[in-house]
Amino acid sequence: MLSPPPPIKSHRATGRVTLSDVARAAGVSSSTVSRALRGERAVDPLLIERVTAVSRMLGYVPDPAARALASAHSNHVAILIPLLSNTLFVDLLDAAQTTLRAAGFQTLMGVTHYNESEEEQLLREQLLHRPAGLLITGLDHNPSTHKLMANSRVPCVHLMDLPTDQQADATYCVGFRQTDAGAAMTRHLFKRGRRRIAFAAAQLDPRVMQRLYGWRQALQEAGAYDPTLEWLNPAPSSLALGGLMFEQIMQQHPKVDAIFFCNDDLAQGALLAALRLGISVPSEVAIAGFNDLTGSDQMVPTLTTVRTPRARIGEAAAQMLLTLMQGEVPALTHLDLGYEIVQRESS
Amino acid sequence: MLSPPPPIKSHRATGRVTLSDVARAAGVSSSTVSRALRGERAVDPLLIERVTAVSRMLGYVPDPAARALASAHSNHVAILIPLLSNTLFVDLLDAAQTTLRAAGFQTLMGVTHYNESEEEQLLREQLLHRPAGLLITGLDHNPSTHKLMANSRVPCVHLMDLPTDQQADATYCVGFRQTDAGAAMTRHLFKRGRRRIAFAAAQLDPRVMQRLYGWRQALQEAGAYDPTLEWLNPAPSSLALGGLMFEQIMQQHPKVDAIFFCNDDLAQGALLAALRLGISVPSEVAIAGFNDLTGSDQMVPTLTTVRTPRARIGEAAAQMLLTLMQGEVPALTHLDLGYEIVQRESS
DNA sequence: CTGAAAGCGCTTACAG
DNA sequence: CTGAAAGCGCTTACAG
Repeated sequence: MLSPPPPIKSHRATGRVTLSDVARAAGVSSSTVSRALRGERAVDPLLIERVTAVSRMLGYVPDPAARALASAHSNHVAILIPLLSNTLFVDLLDAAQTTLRAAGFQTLMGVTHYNESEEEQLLREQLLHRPAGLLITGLDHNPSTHKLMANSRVPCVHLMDLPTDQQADATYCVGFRQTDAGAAMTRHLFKRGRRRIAFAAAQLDPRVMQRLYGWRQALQEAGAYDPTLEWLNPAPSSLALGGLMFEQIMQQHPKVDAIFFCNDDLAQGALLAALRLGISVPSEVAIAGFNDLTGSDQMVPTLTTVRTPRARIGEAAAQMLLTLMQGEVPALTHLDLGYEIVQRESS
Repeated sequence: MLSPPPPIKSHRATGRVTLSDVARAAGVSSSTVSRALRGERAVDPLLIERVTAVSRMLGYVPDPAARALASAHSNHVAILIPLLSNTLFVDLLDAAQTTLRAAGFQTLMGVTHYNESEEEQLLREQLLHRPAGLLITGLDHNPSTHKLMANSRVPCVHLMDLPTDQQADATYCVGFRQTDAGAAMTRHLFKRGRRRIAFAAAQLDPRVMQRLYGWRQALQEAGAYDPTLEWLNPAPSSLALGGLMFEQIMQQHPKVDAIFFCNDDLAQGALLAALRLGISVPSEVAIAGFNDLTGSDQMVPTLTTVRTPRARIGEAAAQMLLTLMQGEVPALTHLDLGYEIVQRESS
């Protein structure tokens, strides 16, 4: 009794267990193994079982490169975020990445540094990997970026932002209304008796600007709008900058009775500067932040802020993308996850 | 005059400009284009020029999947870090990623959550993509992980840690001596007159434990070691936990005159708790941290800490990996980037 | 429902 | 130094 000669591997073989190894062992064709393993219907249930068992026994794992080459789709999902130095985006990334990995996708991260041409370049590089899907922060991109996305036909979900106009839009997005959130916090401060509410912002990205518009709108409605209370600084947001801005505002506008910072790191810096300067918060001036970042609940006094559901946004956006990548249509085009005013000691 | 018929594309063609498009247009074989574009020597310089020009004109970009399949090496670099919620590792990731991207590599991130079997599983998944290189945090991994790394023959650089024994080791790593850093801060506090120096730690990962050993060692040398001054908590590090630990230590060890926290977030939390409790720092008790994270220089009082060169570690490790991936041998096996005591107000 | 064959777009011995 | 050919490990019309 002669056993069949072992299959002769070419000298270029990588040593992996391949699809044809499984096919040979299961006594079917490679096509059938391929179809059975991908759960394509139109395969005999009994064969599916046999193939699955054999493939498991042999420890077969499909080669992503071969699959990508043959099918024109990788198991990569590209994600574009502005910065890694802002917890906000790291939370987004973390949640999205966890959800996608559970579904078998590898995350390809790109950091745009709030630079639209860097964003375009990154997208171009990522598109080479023929990602199965794309997650991108915000709705503002330059025209070539929009064109790239459209031409690639890669399913895409936008993070953090929702379109302002109510019209039906083919753009999928998960986020909340930044303008509303800005207005809501402003009204909240107003209701608690503050009348001269300054708005202090850094970075000045599109979402920060929307919060500014919300602040303006709320104050205009209340007849309390004063353009000299806008403090806009294009520098990156940081604790140190928040402290600096606080000092400047208190010097130049001693009658300000509240400051609404566009991000918690600025507000935390302001709180610490107040301690240093001996300015009492909230009795002399109220401080409010945005995002409810780490540490805001530990500050002295604890920081009043707007809690934003960034982890849930990351997860829900990944979920929506998974639906799109399966060729299905998500229930909603725009998913509004809202925000929450967190009233603490600083106001 | 008939122009040659346009090349008939099969119905499976993706519409990309391919290597053979370039070959045809340049009047050479695909092999030559492949070799010329990859800068393989043994190609006529004149041909290199022609091929490069044509490929640029046609906008040719190599397909990563095809390249990976044919060469058994992708342009991915896998990186394994414990957490995305600790700035430390995000800084590492950011720096490494930036350096690698500049050299044409895509970063494949994996988050292990300090879990050795999750780490192994992630590595297994990443290895499927046949990464050109691997960056991994720390030197402690379970045996199967070590085996996976060795068998894969993928060049690898370890981050943050250096081996304790001086013997020549084939393991490449970039970091600093955690034990030394722990001892140095302890001696620093001792020199400034502190005698009852507590060590408070969370997470208890291998690097934290090394700092603990450094603290022990320094106090033993000074004859001031007291095991009841060790406060170890396996929970994740956070501001809130730091505050809690501070409160407990001050209650149970009122004679403690300094607390050395294993991470700045704990120390920042302690500083804020001290403010709340009306305990004066540093006059009643000195506080020191580790890492010099964001905000430590803004605290009230500002935080004395150990500055660790994490961005430089990420960059240098990526650089070392690039060398290895080119088949060259780095100048050093172990790169020690040191640390720095930052004396501020809290001690 | 299944299989043989072609093809995805590269790289790489091999021969010259 | 260059080219023809085989091969990497899959998927997918096409035919049955």
